[in-house]
Amino acid sequence: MTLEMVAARAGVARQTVSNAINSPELLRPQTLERVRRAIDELNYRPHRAAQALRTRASRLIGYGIRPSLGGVATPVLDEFLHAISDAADQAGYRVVLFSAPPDEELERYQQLLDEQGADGFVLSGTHRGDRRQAWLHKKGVPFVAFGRTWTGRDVGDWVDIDGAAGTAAAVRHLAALGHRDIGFLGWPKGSGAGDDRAQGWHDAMRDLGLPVRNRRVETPTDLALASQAADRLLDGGVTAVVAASDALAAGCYQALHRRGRTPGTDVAVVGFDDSPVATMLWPSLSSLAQPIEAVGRECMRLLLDRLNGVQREAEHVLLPPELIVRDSV
Amino acid sequence: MTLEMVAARAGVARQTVSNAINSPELLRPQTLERVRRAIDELNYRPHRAAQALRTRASRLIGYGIRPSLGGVATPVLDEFLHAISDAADQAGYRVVLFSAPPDEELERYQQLLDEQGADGFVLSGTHRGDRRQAWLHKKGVPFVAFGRTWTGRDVGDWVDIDGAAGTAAAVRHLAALGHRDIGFLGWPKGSGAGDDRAQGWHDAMRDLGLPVRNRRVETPTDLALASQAADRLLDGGVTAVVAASDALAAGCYQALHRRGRTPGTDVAVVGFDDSPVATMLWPSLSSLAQPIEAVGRECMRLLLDRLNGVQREAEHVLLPPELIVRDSV
DNA sequence: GCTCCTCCTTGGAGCGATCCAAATACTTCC
DNA sequence: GGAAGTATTTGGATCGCTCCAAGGAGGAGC
Repeated sequence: MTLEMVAARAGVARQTVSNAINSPELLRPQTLERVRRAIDELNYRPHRAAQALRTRASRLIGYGIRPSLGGVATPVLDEFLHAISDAADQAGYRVVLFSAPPDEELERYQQLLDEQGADGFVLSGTHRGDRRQAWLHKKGVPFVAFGRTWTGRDVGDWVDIDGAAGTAAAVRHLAALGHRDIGFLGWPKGSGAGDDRAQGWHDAMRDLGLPVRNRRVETPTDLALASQAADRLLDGGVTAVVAASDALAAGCYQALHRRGRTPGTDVAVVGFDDSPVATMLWPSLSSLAQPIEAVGRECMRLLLDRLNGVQREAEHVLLPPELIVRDSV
Repeated sequence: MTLEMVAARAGVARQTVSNAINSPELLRPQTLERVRRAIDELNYRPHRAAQALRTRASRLIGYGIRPSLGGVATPVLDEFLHAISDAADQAGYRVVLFSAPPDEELERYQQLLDEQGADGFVLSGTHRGDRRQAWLHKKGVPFVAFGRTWTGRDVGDWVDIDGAAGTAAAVRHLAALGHRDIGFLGWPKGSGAGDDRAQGWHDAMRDLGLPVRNRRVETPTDLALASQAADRLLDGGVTAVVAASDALAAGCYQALHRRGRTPGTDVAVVGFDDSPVATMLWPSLSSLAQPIEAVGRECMRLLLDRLNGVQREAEHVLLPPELIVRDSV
């Protein structure tokens, strides 16, 4: 099924059919109608590769995925992929996945560009020392990141969750319930998102005149270690804990269970991500839900601008997470 | 960067460069070496769209994703996507995502085929009444499914987890520990995977001469409902529960907690999927881990056969899950 | 009726690769 | 040394689409 065949059927030239699809305003209404009917009858769709070859645009958006690191690392990735894929589809684009192992990440991006396998990229999991943004920017490749530029010069568009606003909201909520001794269970310093979430807790505590000293502990995302870290907070006598993730909150649950205390009743706990785990824990975990759908939509909006050659300053979108209150507070 | 430019640099004809890439055995060693050097120096990569146009093969594999239904529905999808994407990359293919809302699912597959946007498909989440396999088979489109053909004539290749083997293993493990009263917490009849898992429990119980009557309850994946369903099992006096998913197992945990009993100590519980939740629950949940990496590899192996035009009978691969024993038994 | 102008429609060229068949280079053997 | 045969290399055509510039139809104005 080609343009030529549609043209024959409609009794017009090849180019006229092309115009009917790409610049319908050029055609006389009755011609347009005739061509459209032929397209419908034959169920014609342009050949993507031919379009791509001629227009030098694949209408594909690259999304580099790192090898799975045990699964826990990316609890929200799934939903995010859904969101950008949906949004891309509506704009006539599609998302193409490619493997990007950390050690040869940029080479893989380069490869996709060389073979014109993608017109732009969506990055996720941006981190300190991430070279992708600067690299893509320098090459003038359209891209958008889910996650801020944590280091170096801030280049390109990004969309991110306002982690600080989230943990601050959690602190205020807990303070309103009478808690004064609120600890923070976070990741080791140096991770962008983690530091951001810690900052929100810290600032909100300060604002409320609550003590922060010795009330912040750090741990990697390992349940046993997280649980031990939570122990240190509990030993310090906190009555509430804000965690940097639901996984860490689960570690806190374990620490409480071990000492025969009940989350929610004895010590309040708030997680982050509102992952499926939150409802499955007992008692159900209050958590900060990330508006992933909205993040995906915003990402595509910004990226489409760039793909369409819109010239504008870099735009940054910061979306607040929503505190979902459950039985743990 | 085109073939022509590489050819100019190497001092040969366009076609010779093409042969160097696609049929190196045709070239004289020294010519091959010269061309290869030119390719390296210029960092040349073939233009995908041009290749696709000429060879009528996009080297893209379609993966239709349904709108996210709240996230819980697909705990393993993430890992699976990683797996097939990695395997595809190694074979020179890439995975392209497209939205396939249930009501116009086949139209979207058709669209991708019409525009030659994919050479084959990977299906997941096959279910009773799934029309995709028969439809693709009839059209002669290469595809492979993660999940059996649950209804109708069994067509095409598939890879699946042997759910029955998994639950049977769980039952045998529990029986070996002395449990005789083992309940099954499953989904409503009619879901392929759910019935399969129930069957494994049922058959193993029979084999061991253990009672099954009134020891199987059904519930949708909703924590409150699952918890009530678990109550009915516990009221019946079971000493162990095998659940069709970790989410249902979590419901069982809640039922136990509510009546002041401890999972593992008072009643043994085994989940299914070995999702991140399993380690986060307290006590940690024993579960049946799906070898998703292997599923992905096998899927790609079968699909690549079809893409390469290998003629053979439909192949079915059934991989056993592995029982991960934790504190809940 | 004719010119001029605008609005639509059309054929030719080319995007970058591979298929194909023909041309050339190199061996082998007498 | 030359014919015959095989091994390499080459140029032309083509995939389906869009760019471009030129061609034709139709209407306004004199």
